[in-house]
Amino acid sequence: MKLAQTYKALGDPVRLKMVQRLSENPTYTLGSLSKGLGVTRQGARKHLMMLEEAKLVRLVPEGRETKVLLNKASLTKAKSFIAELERQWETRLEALRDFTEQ
Amino acid sequence: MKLAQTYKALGDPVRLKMVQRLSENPTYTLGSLSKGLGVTRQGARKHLMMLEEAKLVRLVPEGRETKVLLNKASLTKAKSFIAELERQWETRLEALRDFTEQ
DNA sequence: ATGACATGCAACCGATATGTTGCATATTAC
DNA sequence: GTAATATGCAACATATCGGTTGCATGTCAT
Repeated sequence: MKLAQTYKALGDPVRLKMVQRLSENPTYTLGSLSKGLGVTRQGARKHLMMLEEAKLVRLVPEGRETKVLLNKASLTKAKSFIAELERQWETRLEALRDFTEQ
Repeated sequence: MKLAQTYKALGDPVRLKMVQRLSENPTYTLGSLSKGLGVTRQGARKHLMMLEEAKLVRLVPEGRETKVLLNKASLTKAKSFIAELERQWETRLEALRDFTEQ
């Protein structure tokens, strides 16, 4: 399951915070995004590479710095999958209701 | 961030498959849910305990077997968080549009 | 051209995750 | 009561994670 990698990437407080920041503001660089997270720049970099592996962000070198771009489509897929699961159990509940109403 | 634990729990192919199965059919036991996943029962059990830690499932012993119950609320929270992120970047885009239209 | 800035790469560490085998225990069926 | 079934617990092995320090490299400003 490829989606598992997406959820895994979101499954760390530091990385989740990064994604949250990027949702609020799209102008982060690798350096600016690494500050205030309680880890060193190199630690933050590892997290960012995992987010990139999971296609949740793109890292775009630009001169001396590296822009961090949020891939919204991946987040939307992660959301939609859960929505699909919800749809399944609701369908099941409807079927049960139809049955008991007879 | 407590949500991170939820995403982390979903971030493994075996566990994601388990959640998917439980969404389709609520009548699984620990044993029946452990079959066909490519891991031993003990391996599957570890995964289930992580799902329970993350409050995605409840394990209810019942006689000789253990029922596995899906906690839908946790999944819904995981979905809503992403929806909230989407709302944020959309708001930002609207603000930008309003600005450039002047 | 020199210094400050932003980043990349490698080595290392301890903790946790992922998976196994082996054995013990409790419940149900016959 | 005996056997089959469903599960629990412990020990172990290997890989990955999460984090660090140290150093090298490339870019920008003055």
